[in-house]
Amino acid sequence: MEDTQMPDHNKKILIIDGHSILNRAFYGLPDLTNYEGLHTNAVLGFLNIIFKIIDEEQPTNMCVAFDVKQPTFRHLMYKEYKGTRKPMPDELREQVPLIKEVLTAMNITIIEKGGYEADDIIGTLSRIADKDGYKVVIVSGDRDLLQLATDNILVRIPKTKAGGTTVENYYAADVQKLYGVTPVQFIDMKGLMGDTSDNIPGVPGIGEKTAGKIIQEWKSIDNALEHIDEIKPPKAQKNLREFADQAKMSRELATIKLDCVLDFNLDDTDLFDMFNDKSYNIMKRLEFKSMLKRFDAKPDAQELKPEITVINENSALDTVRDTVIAAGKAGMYVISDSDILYGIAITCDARTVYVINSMSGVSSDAMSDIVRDIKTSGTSICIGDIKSCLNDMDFSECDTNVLDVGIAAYLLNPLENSYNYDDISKEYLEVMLPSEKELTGKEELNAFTFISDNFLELFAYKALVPLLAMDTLIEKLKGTGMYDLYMNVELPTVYTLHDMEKRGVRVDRTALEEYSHKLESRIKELHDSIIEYAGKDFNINSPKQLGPVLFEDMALPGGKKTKTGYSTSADVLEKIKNVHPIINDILEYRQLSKLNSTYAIGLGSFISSDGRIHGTFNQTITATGRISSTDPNLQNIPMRMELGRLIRKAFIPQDGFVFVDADYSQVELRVLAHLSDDSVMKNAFQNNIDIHSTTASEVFGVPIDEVTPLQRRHAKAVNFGIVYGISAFGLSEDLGISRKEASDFIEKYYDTYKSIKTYLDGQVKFAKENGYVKTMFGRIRPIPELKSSNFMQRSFGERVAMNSPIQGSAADIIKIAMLHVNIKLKELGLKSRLILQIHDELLIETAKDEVDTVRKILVDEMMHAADMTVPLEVGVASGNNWYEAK
DNA sequence: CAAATCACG
DNA sequence: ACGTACGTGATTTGC
Repeated sequence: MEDTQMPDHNKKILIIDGHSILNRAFYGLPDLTNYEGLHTNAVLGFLNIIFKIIDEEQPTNMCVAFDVKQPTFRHLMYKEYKGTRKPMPDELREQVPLIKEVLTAMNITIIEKGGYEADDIIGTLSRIADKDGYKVVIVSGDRDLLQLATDNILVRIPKTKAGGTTVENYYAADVQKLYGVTPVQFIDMKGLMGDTSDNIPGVPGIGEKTAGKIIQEWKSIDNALEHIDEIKPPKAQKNLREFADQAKMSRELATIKLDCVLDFNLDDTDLFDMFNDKSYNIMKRLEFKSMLKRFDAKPDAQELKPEITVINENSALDTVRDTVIAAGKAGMYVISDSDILYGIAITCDARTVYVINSMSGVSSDAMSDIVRDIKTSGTSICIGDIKSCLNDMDFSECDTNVLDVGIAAYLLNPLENSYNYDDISKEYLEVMLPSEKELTGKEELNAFTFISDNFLELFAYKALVPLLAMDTLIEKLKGTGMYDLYMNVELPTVYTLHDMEKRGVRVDRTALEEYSHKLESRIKELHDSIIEYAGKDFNINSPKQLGPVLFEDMALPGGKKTKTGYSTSADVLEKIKNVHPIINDILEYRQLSKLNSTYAIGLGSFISSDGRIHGTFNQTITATGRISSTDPNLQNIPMRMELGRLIRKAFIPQDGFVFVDADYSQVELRVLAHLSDDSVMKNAFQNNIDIHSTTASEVFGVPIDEVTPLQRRHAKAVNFGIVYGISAFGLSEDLGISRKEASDFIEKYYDTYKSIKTYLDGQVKFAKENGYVKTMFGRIRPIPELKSSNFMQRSFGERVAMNSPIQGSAADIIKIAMLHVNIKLKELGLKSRLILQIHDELLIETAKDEVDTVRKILVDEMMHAADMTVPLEVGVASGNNWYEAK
């Protein structure tokens, strides 16, 4: 091999026109926002474009030029320069610093200099690089830059077309081919034709066509002026003569400078280490999932990757147990899928992870024994997700040394999407680890794959990360005042939820099927009727097809609403249901389709071989501390409409049992009364007076026994509104009244409940100062939206600040009640078990001889779950199915 | 994979 | 002047 250094001929620089590409990206992509409400579409589009070009060009160097908000020589020459340009929309403006942040993190040079436009910087730089032997590629959305093309300098113009991005490429010859002029003559052409977007005047009456012809023939404006008498057509000749100075000035305005004084070195634009922690974190924050794929090389993973010792014999277990107990703290992961237990990964220091293989010489008894020994030794066992391993491990709410990392991280920031080992590692260990998907891809866990390197590495992280992160998490929980909440509420709740999942709820498959058949025959009738009214066949389930049918073909009123088309949502249709009978049919059709697909058919598919549905309760999903329910969602079984409510007849207790159902009455308003210490509202609850009637009486100034049903309905809506963080608009929409009336209601409401107003204002103020709000039990909800520059986002943040302490405290209360009830049932050795929690309601499958005891436990524990200045009222009912028990 | 719709609290 | 109620999850369309 020759010992000569590579000459610079092999260097290639990519010069990006920052604002122009950002602008293209902004208008090319639909609006996107991340969880903070930050608009991100332009940044994402920008990155997509430049990565596409980087992939194609493989440049060695790169930089991005931006304009600076400062007049340039062009403004001095011609004060109307760029005068007609519209200001950037706010959604785009806020993305300018964002893209700069991303580029900086990726070590990509940003060039901006007062007095120069990006074009001039690009022009100058392209010439310097060219002279230094670089290949040069300029990327811009702006055709003005075509004047910079030469045989060595390529100008690329990306276009966003129907999904994909295509790029037009121009060397000097391509410019010539397209416009019939050289890149330099292109400037003269622009001098003649002007440019509306930059407000360059040019010569009146001369457009692209004429300008092209003149320059093709005469090569330049100066030369054309010398032969002014020969210019054709006559109109152009006359105008050019008259506006000769303006043409010359326009040419100068349009000329990109090639001799700016730039105080930087080409070597500064070397591309290196674009994919690092910092850029990864920003991309993650912006929620650019597709970008994260580019961060495959994770240098840090090596640092944390421990030795993995696979244990295949019982005899080796003693050492493992002794080592772990001596350390006093362990990280553990149970390796299993729904049916099979493969083993466990366990570690007590960052150097070694033991993977105990229960598919080999290790007996499952021996494995259970060492876990039990470790547990009873008092060793802290740190686990990523305790609930997921409870089918194989007999931990209980009494084992206070078994700790859950996911739940700790959720309490510290409930807004994250997931609390997997890689999330925890990034956030609390500041180490980037490959995700589960990256490690094992599509490979499934089975007896063979489970001891493959990739799976072993995965298990190692799943055991190790909890061990390493737990101390930090506990410290932070203490620091934020949430340690008690964690230990006394969240951790025991894990076991309660697992108990409910394991028990499941019995559902009568035949009843669901019969119900479905009834629905289907009515759905068919409605379908035919709707098609007949419409006069043509179409898919009623498609709002995109339904909209035009209703508002164009049938010309019904109330059309147009969104950018994508007509809204056909129930509240829109509700308003025009008297105009045409098709509307009622559609509403009924929708209702029945929903009941059938989501409930009758949907639920049926979840019934297990034991005749019961074992859904999943999630403890780390909601922003407020509520539980959520999935696969299926058992917290949204129909209730409000009689027809839907009938589904509840299919939810039945096992033989010899009945259902006992208990729910709180207006917990959220009671919580509000307590938190705000409002004497008027507290008084109503203390004296057990109907709260909505009280509100109506106060707000409308009538005696409580003269409140009309309408007044009560309005008052009820206002009470709800208050809990949601009221707005006059929202209330007026809900009640179908004017905004003025709605805001009058609100004003009178605050007049009545003065302390509530004070309290809510106080929450918003607290949130603005601290960035979060707290529940009665110290649970935190961060509100990043309050820092947004966007009015709408900020208003949302304010509503959240008002709502979260209320919804969250209510969630805390029922969680406490729920776990007390569950523990009591077990303590008393009852056969009855908790099976569902629906936010303010608990359902217990109750042995017939335990009904009285269970009713008492429910009422007792629910009423006394929290110490408040207003009583908590609980309603109880029982029955042979869920329909009867409500 | 996102948007629209609608079920619940 | 802005454009909205708070918190969830499942299904269906259609790009």
